[in-house]
Amino acid sequence: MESALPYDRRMSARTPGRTPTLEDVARVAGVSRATVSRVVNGIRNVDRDIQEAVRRAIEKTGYTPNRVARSLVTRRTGAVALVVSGAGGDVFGDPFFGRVVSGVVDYLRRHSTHPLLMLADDDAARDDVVSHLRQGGADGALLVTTHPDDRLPLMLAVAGLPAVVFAGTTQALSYVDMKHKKGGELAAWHLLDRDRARLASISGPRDVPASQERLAGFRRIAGDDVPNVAGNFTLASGEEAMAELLRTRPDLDGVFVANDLMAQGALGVLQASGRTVPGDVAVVGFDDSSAALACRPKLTTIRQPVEEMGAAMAELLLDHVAQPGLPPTSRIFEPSLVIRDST
Amino acid sequence: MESALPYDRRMSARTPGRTPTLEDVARVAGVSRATVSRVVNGIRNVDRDIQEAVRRAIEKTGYTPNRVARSLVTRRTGAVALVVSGAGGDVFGDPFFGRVVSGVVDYLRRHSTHPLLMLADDDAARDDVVSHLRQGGADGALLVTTHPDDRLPLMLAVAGLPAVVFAGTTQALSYVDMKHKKGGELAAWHLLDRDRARLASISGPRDVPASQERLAGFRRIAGDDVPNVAGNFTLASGEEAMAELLRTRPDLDGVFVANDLMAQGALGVLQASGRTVPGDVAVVGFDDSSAALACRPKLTTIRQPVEEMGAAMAELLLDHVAQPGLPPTSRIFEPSLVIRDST
DNA sequence: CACTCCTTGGAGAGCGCTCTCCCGTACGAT
DNA sequence: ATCGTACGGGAGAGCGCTCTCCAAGGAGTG
Repeated sequence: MESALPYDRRMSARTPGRTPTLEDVARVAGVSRATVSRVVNGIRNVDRDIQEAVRRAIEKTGYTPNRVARSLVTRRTGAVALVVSGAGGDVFGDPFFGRVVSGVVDYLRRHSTHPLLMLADDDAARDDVVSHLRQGGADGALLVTTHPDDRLPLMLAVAGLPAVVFAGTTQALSYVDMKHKKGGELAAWHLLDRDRARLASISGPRDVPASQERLAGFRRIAGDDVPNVAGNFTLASGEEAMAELLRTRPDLDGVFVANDLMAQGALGVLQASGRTVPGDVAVVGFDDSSAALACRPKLTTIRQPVEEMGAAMAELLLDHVAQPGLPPTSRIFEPSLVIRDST
Repeated sequence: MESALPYDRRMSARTPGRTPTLEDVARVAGVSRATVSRVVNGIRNVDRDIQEAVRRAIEKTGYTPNRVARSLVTRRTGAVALVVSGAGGDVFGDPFFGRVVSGVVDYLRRHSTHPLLMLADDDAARDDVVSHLRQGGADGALLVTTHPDDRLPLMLAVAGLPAVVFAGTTQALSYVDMKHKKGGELAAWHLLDRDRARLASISGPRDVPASQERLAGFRRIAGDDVPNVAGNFTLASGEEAMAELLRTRPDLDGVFVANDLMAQGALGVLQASGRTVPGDVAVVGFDDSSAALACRPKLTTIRQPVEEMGAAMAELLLDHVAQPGLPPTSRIFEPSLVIRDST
């Protein structure tokens, strides 16, 4: 009794500075804490009149539920980590990444969940991600990376934390991906449709599986001997690759580039060399990013449904969060051809 | 006693599935919960030997502190809301926005804080932001918006929540901004330096203060009668504006464009009209975004130190979080001229 | 009328942590 | 020897919420 007194006094003091709690609402409404909680969460049957009284008390006290206290008992934070790595620190400038985020955010917000942005560009950062999740800072993780050798997915899988990967390379986690090979095939078919016979291609880095698949698909249709130069997905590398292709094969009339940014660079080099696009050379890009629209002529490209893929990641993750035992699954998307003015 | 038993049994059961708590570590180390907490948080002097024992116990149990439980008592989450609005849903594709995020994230991670990404594109979303903060879901908010009439800043100020605005228009909150007028002046001086005499400009929307200041600065140096066409910061609007300028003033030899994306569009139109850049017409952009580097020739531009500005926002916010009473302040940055190949 | 069943609301333990008290002990000063 | 003082460590209240019991009362059944 003696020790309980100070606390009780504080509770009933209605200090203006103190934020109201369930307790306060309960006192004002003349019911118990549990009943207020039921009303707030809309659970079980609560008498109409009492519901109304509670609602008034909430209004009167200006009560807002404390998310953290709730999390402590429900063991859910309503937040997921959105982990990005690669692209050398400039991830947020990447138009492709922006579309993923956009899809993720769009889905999450409809499920009252928010993404916690995290970078995982070095080992320390990767450890941070894992420990943040283990500490209950987020309910799960969405991983977006281009590097196939990133060990973070495995770390999360081992720790048994819910996670979904974009373009996954591990079987231990759920992932979303696209039929890259088919994308390459679409590009090849389209160029052949346009009566181009002397094809070439600019691929992404050799160690990125998606990039290799695009090339494989393209070659399956266009021919295994189609010349190819590898870039690294940057505009400048697209320029260099195009210059090299022109050197070895000056008569080419159609080129498939593994992403839009490199295609933009290639386009510039072609035009600078005096060639017209699509007149002399037709160009097909990949991604359908904002870069495709920034090109003149606007770029024909293979569209990745990136926003939908982002949303799918989020959906898979929330499934895993809700049902911890769920086995890893995957969702594979179809590419599509977007015809603009470069072919 | 009767009722305490089941719980105590559970506590000592060392259920493999249960995550270890402070209590577990304390028992293993043979000390009290408080002592373990002290060791974990590095507070006060704890005997070397006991520290070591606790550390071993932590190792042995695989203990990870529960962030949520800690938050409940410290009233800090270690997360801040990063709220973006405007740009019609395509915010994440904006290269400018990417740089802000980059600066923010970079600063926050060094202070073990993470940004919670939130969109505030309608009133419901704005209410969500406020209630999320009031519920203790984040310690404060960073607002990035281009719209001067956004009412979210005021809502946060009224609610007394810590917040910092990018390019603020309210005196109620701290903000970071840049000397836009000076940026316009730099552009004008540079064009005059390059012996351009028939200048013109493409500004941003009339209702964006920053845009108007850039124009005002440019005109202060280049002359009040310099022709100007307003765009809306998109590439397409830059093309249209340039076309219009060429119609009314075909002999122009220098143009200042209020952002790089519009400049990119303008550049294309100039070249398509048969003019050379910088030979016939010199072009100065604004922002120093990735678009400036995507231009051919590469764009001379007025650099905004956006990353630093983002970091400054984060710093100001953490100050406000740490010291709730702090009055609003501002941090104003200097623009700089980045000379490339378009002038 | 006694009995069971169902609905409604209260009591209170519990989530895992921090942090304020408070109590020993050791040590230097008086 | 006594006192003051600092320091190391424990006890336990408390953060605000959820949720499982449990009790009371009303309706339904034989």
